[in-house]
Amino acid sequence: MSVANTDVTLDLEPCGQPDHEDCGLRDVLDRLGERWTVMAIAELARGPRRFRQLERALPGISQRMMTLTVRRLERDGMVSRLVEPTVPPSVTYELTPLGREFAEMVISLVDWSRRHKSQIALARADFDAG
Amino acid sequence: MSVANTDVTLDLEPCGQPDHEDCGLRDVLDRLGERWTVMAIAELARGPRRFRQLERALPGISQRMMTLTVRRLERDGMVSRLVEPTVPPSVTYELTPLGREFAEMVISLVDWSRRHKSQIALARADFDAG
DNA sequence: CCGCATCCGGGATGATACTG
DNA sequence: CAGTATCATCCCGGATGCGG
Repeated sequence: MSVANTDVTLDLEPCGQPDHEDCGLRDVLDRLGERWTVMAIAELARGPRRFRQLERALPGISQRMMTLTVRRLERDGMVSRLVEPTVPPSVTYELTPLGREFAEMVISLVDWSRRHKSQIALARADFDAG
Repeated sequence: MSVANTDVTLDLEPCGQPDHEDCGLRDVLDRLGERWTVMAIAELARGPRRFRQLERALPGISQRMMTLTVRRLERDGMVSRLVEPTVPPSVTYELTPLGREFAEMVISLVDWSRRHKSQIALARADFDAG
């Protein structure tokens, strides 16, 4: 099990098959690949947000992608959607308990990335030069 | 800009908004979106790996993507590449200290995803039904 | 064993217009 | 305000072949 020279070990074969990639893991990890999901979660972690509010927090996002992003998170049980039938309509999004768990780790990544982005940029410049 | 499809350089459009400090953030987060990066990091976290070894650990990956994945990680300073000029050649990849920091969080996410994938699958079925 | 190049399809994303 | 619908685009990544 602990074969690594680093102490961080992880058993990637939960299903017993050598095919550990296809245990439904990708379905979850793929969310991270979507352009706006991570930032949306980070924003929602700060509190409930209305549609427009979220949109403004993600500069550059289109209405279409805003809808798709929150919809997919809702589908995964990460976000709850509260509709108030006023005029004009008001829809509020909020992290579920599951979403908050996920958000914790996502935020760790975002914070770490923010702290190291210059170091990484430097490494890239180095690589491209050499 | 770059033409070769094996060119690791992926220059994204610079964020047009001066007040938005998360511009360079995407460059880091985008790694998570790449199909094999997360799993490759998880595997490398268990110890140094040779090219072929890594390839076998990621069922379904093509040689091309294996090369691109490790190259981009190397460019970011996450992975070091050691070439031994034997015949046939032997190339070993290993996480750098920076890469190990990143790996810790990535592994948390992978691990969490594995533990919650059925709950998420259930939420999806619910959503799709109702 | 390791890696680069070319061709190419599909899915994610963007732009735009329209609705309740 | 909070979406939907449609069309256009981009680029990741797969297949395949070659080279050191």
